[in-house]
Amino acid sequence: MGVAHAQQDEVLDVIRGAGRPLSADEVRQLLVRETGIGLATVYRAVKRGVTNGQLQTVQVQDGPARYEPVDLDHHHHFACEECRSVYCIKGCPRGVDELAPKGFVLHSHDIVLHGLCKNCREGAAA
Amino acid sequence: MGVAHAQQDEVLDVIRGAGRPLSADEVRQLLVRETGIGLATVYRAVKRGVTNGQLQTVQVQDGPARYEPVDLDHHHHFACEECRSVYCIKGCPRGVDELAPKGFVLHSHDIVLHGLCKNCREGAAA
DNA sequence: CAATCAATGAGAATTGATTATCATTTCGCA
DNA sequence: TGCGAAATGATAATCAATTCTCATTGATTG
Repeated sequence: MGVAHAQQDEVLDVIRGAGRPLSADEVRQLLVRETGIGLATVYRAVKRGVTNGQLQTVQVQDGPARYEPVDLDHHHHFACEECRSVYCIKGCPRGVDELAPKGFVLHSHDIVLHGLCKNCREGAAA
Repeated sequence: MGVAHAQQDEVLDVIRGAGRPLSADEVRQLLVRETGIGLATVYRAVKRGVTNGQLQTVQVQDGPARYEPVDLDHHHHFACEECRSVYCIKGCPRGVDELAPKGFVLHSHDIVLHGLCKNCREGAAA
């Protein structure tokens, strides 16, 4: 079984284990200690993950793309304005899709909440 | 009455009149015929508009920032996957803000619908 | 062990969006 | 009418994200 070579698998594992979408750079930071992985390799790995149908991208406003596993239930995201982390949130309000204007074809919807995550709120404790 | 100088006003006017958020380049395209306006001037104008509290930015996934007047009712957006236009949509489902996880501080929320706008749906008519 | 080939890392290159620079033009107004 | 400040357009520069290049390394198989 491949060990050293399988940076690809390390990347998938860390994303699966994160419980929230990770950017390429976040992945690198989580792996660089043990593996010395380079950013280019992370980008190669997530691109393959998307191509292979294992990962999907999450775009929150500006900022880098984040990656999460595809096999999650329908959900949305919370973007912390302080630490820039993105979290998954469960649930979806009813009636979202009915907002689409007449004559438009709806393919999907995104909901993003903005604010402070628990850590940053506590840390900030003004 | 200022005529030649007031590119700033032209920019604000075209954004106010559009009924949907416009990117800097969209503004330029709408004005360049009559005024020969340059992209730099558009960026200067929208930046001033934001600073002066007349405009706000709308970020939809990737792509350039769009600008819309600040004095609109709370609303959300529809992003056409074909022509990349962004439209305003009225209404907001109840319960969105309740999705925020416990312990998180919620500041705002965005909803973006994705699909085909009326024009593109009709044009595509497969 | 040798040949081969995919995977890797470092950093250069690219891309799209935005901002800065600079010479020119226009305006406000004395 | 003439001057100084602000506006403008063209384009260079910047910036962040991502991709590409290329030399190297590790793995694999015979």
